[in-house]
Parts: sequence; C-alpha cells; structure tokens
Amino acid sequence: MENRAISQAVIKRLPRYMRYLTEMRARGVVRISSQELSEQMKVTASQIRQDLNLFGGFGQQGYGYNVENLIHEIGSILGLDQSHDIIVIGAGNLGRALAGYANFENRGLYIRALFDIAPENTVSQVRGLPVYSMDALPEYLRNNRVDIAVLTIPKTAALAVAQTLYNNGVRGFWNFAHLDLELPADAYVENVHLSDSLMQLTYRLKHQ
Amino acid sequence: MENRAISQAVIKRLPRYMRYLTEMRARGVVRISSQELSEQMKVTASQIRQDLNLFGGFGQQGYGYNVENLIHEIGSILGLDQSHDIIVIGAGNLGRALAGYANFENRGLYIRALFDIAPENTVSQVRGLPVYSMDALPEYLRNNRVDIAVLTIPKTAALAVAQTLYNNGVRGFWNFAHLDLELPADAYVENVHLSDSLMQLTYRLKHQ
DNA sequence: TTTTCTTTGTCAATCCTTTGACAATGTTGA
DNA sequence: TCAACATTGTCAAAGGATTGACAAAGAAAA
Repeated sequence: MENRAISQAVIKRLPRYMRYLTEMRARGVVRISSQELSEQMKVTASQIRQDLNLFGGFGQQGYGYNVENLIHEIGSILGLDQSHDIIVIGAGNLGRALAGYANFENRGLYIRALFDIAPENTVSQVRGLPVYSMDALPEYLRNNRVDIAVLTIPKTAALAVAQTLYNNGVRGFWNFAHLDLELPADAYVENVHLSDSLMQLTYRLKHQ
Repeated sequence: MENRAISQAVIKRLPRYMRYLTEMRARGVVRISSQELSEQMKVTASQIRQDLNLFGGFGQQGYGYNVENLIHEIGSILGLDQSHDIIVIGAGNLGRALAGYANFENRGLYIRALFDIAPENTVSQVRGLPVYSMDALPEYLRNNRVDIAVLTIPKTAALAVAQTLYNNGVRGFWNFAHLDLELPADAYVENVHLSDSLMQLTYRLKHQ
C-alpha cells in the first residue's frame, strides 16, 4: 500500500476518526468538511487533512469528504476490509467482556472461541461461543486459522502461552496481562495496561 | 507540588516506570542506574533521567536510584499516596472484571460498590462488594465520598449518568463507554477505547 | 585519605509533530 | 457557461519531545 513511514501518532488517531464518522453516518450525515469534523473532534482541521493525505486524497476541493467513502477508506487502512479470526485466552470476566463486544463483527473481527484453564469456566458458554480447556489449544491452532489472540490471563502465565501461540503461527497479540510481552519481531503485540490509564487519572486529580 | 507544566507524554510513562520498578523490588533489586533500567524498558537512559528530573532529583551521582525510594516518589507523583474511593457503574463482565482487580488496593484505590440497572445483577455480589440498583445512586452519593466513577455502561446511557455523578460532586471519570465524554473543565475524564487499540493491531498486521 | 570510577542532572542539538497559510481545484448558483 | 465560493492538498514555520554530551557530584577502591 503506501510506502512512507506513518507515525504512531497518526495510527492512533485513525480509529477515533472512524468512531466519529460512523456516528455521523448513523445520523445521516453524507458529507463533512475537515473544518466541521475538527470542531466536533476538538482537533485542528489542518491535522485531519494532513493525516488523511498521508494515505491519499480522499477529499474534494470545495466539497469536503464523503462520509461513507471516508469510513470505507479508513477501514481499509486499518485492515478492517479483511476479516480477522480471534481467540480469547482466559475466560474470566475480562475475557468474557471482550468476547461479548457486539460491534466487533461489523468490523470483520470474529471471536471464534475462548480458552480457560479452570474447568468451571470450560463448561458454560459465552454468547454461544465455545469455551475450551487450555489443553485443547495446540490442536485447535493446528486446525483453525487464528489471526489474533487476546490474552486475559495472569502475567505469570502470559509469556509461556504467548510463545505457544507464536510457535503455532499466531502473529497478533492483544495483551491484557500486566507485563510488556516480548516476542520475535514478526509478532505484533498491543499491550493494554488498564491500570496505567487509571493512574493518569489519579495524577490529574492530584495536580490539576 | 511542582509548577512547571508536565507534558502528557511524561505522565503516560510514569505508570510504566512504576511497573518495572515494582517488579524489580519484588526480585530484590535495591538500586538501579538509569542505564540498566533503560535497557530493560527499551527506552533511552536520557529519557528516564529527564523524566525523573522534572519532579526533582531522586538519584545520586555515582550510585543511581534507590528502587524503594523511587517507587515511593513516583507513587506520590501519581497521587497513589492518598486513597481513592471508587464506584463502578455497570456490573456487567467489564465492570466486574475491573472491580475484581486485586492490585488496586495496594495502591490506595478502593472499589466501594457497583451499580447496575438490571435487577438480576443487583442480587449477587462481586468479591464481597455490594451491587446496588441505579436508583440508589443519588442517595449513595449524598452519603459517601466518591473520587472516581468507572463507567462500563452503553454509550446511550453514559452522558446522563456522568452528569448525575458530576452534579453530586464526582470529579474523576474512568470511561469505557464508546464515546468521548464531555464534562465541565473541573472534571477529569480518562476515556478508554479498547477497540481503538485493537484496530491499531489490525493496522500493523496489514502493513508490516 | 586520596584517586579513580560511576552516574546523575542538565543543556543544547536534533528530530518529530502540529499548526497556519495559501495556491490549486472543484462546487454551486445565477 | 461563467463567476463567486468553499475547501482541499501541501509547504514551510513553529512548537514539542527526545537524544547525546559532559560537567558536577558523590561512591568505591586503593
């Protein structure tokens, strides 16, 4: 696709554009100028135009951007034009919460199964999704495509499980365990540290 | 405390320092140089020294930093030296997952209660925490201190609930609803958009 | 003690990101 | 069809963040 290096800052903003545009489309908005969008999103119009232009000119002088088209383009940039098969490791509250996200499927993100070490969790089902024992993981990986594994397990278990997944071809990791996962360079790990974000809040409560 | 403006970038890094240092302390590490820490955290030593110096000199030339002391100092910067009373609005899987975080209490973060609109959820209990009906919220707020409200409710309900909370004195909001909450300037809102982070992962899977 | 070594705190240079400005271009209305 | 208008795409300037370098300060060793 594009060849210039896109900065992390820009990539982080794309899903946010997506959210606002999808919201607008739901309200029946057909076209939008960078100026209007910037007012709603509380960013500069210049930044929006600059960001979008990194990927090609999606707008039209004198007109603005077509909302539907822009959603399509940004979705394609984000890889949401192709479907992703996802499994969740750890069927605790967090794992079940993520597996239950209703909107993922609209974006081609399909949760296929959950895995858990505790027998009590392997009996029931979440949203009709199968919950398997961890023992069944290697075999599952041999027989099923998995693009992304969501890790909602304790940090003590995370690295070993991630390595098993990696060795069986999984390259996308959405990690909620409390450590920064380190895997070979061809694996893509998104570490989510929820408590880090809470601490930013306590910082601001104290200082502002 | 300090008077210079601290950039958002720095504040985001503080909890990460905290994590690595706590981990080290658990392994019995007593002192650490910015050089060693930088190697483990994969950042530059210069950045660590620069960050810490914004808040005062916690190190000692020729020695480095005392791990215990540094944890204490960063904790204080982050406001973890004072206790925070927290309630969770929405007792679904996500709300229960956050209410169940074991490590919060070590940091002075006390989850006091959950609230939910659905009767089925108000009967049971999470970790011994009371789960109240949403109707009971205004009265609870009149009788109890609440520093932070965690919102794990649908975006359609989020703004109205947040305004009720704000009007009853709550100023900290950890928002998981799929919208950017807008409240008066003296409220501190930390918006967490989990699906945004997943999309960064799909971006990288597609492009790298 | 004294010397050598280590490592911080800090400054300036570099690098990256954001913003403002405007020519180019297509839209809209007459 | 043409003139007036709106808005993009893009460039350069301004603003922030990160890095490298080194003097100052204390630790460790002799």
